Amino acid sequence: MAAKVSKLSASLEDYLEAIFNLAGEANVARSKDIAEKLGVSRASVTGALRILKKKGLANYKPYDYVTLTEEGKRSAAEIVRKHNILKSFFINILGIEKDVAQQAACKAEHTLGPEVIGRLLSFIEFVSKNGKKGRDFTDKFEIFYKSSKKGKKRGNSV
Amino acid sequence: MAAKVSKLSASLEDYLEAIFNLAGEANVARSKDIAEKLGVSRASVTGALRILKKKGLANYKPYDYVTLTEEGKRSAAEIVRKHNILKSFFINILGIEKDVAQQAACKAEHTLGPEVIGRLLSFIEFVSKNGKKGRDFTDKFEIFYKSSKKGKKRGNSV
DNA sequence: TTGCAAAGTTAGGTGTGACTAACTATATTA
DNA sequence: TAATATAGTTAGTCACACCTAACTTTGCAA
Repeated sequence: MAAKVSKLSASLEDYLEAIFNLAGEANVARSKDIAEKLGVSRASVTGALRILKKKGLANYKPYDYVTLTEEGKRSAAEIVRKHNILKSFFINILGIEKDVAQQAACKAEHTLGPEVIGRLLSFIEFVSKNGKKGRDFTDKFEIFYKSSKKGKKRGNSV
Repeated sequence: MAAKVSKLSASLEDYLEAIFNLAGEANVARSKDIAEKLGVSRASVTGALRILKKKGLANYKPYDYVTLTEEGKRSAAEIVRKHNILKSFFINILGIEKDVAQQAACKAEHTLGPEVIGRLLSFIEFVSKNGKKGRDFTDKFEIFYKSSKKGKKRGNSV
């Protein structure tokens, strides 16, 4: 049986995701590019790569390009999937601006488990199929949101 | 002008929230209760209290009860508000089980900014006012979710 | 009032995740 | 092929958030 992936820290998930995306773009990931993408030092990247190698997620050799193992690809794809579901929810349902949604998804993707993500995905599908004209529902929400922002003097009850 | 609250780490937010909740129940927060509530050692609590005091959020004296400053209360209330909005969304819209929702809210509350939270609140209000019989919409989603879980052999497209 | 258990603190240690500065390896190109 | 810029690594440091173990302080009961 394949070894269960020991749970990754948020920052290791970020590294994995960055390598996955870089490999998708250029087919190789270099230490420097990872550092740039994540805004960390090259030294920090070296440290992360060693850990990912130890966990069997990345193929890493000093002074060589970085690739992901099959296990690493699976793991990264799962993170990317979470990211995209969240982003889609933020943008398409809540109507949040793209950049803000991107950033929010980056942070939230590390904290939400499969139950929430699964439901969220289903919810997006549900809404997109709901409403006679497709966008019906979300359009109505957008109007609702904008009008509620105008008349906001009452306290925030939850 | 009041000094802006320097951004708190997730764990400090947890401490603040715990003190706020304990103070609500018993009007005082003891180091031991905070430790129990958060599942950390009493020593860790002492450390956190010193930092919260330094930041002007908690009134802390060795061997005395803990209370929050006005600033601390405001800050804590904001965190609790986030928590409740998220929890409400998870439970009432996504139909997630209470305990899971509680846990998910605990983690996500530290990562989501005012834009997302504001929209989410508005969305909850929108849904609860939408649908002829109130629960209409969410009921339909629940049915949709359950039926989609049954027929799941296709890949997950996002 | 002393004496002991519970609550609280201090001291010291671990793991993670970042940094800078300085070193080494590689590749280009003159 | 030797010089040098670029990429990568190593070593050392710092901050955070936790821990355990051992010490104080406090309050209550005998």
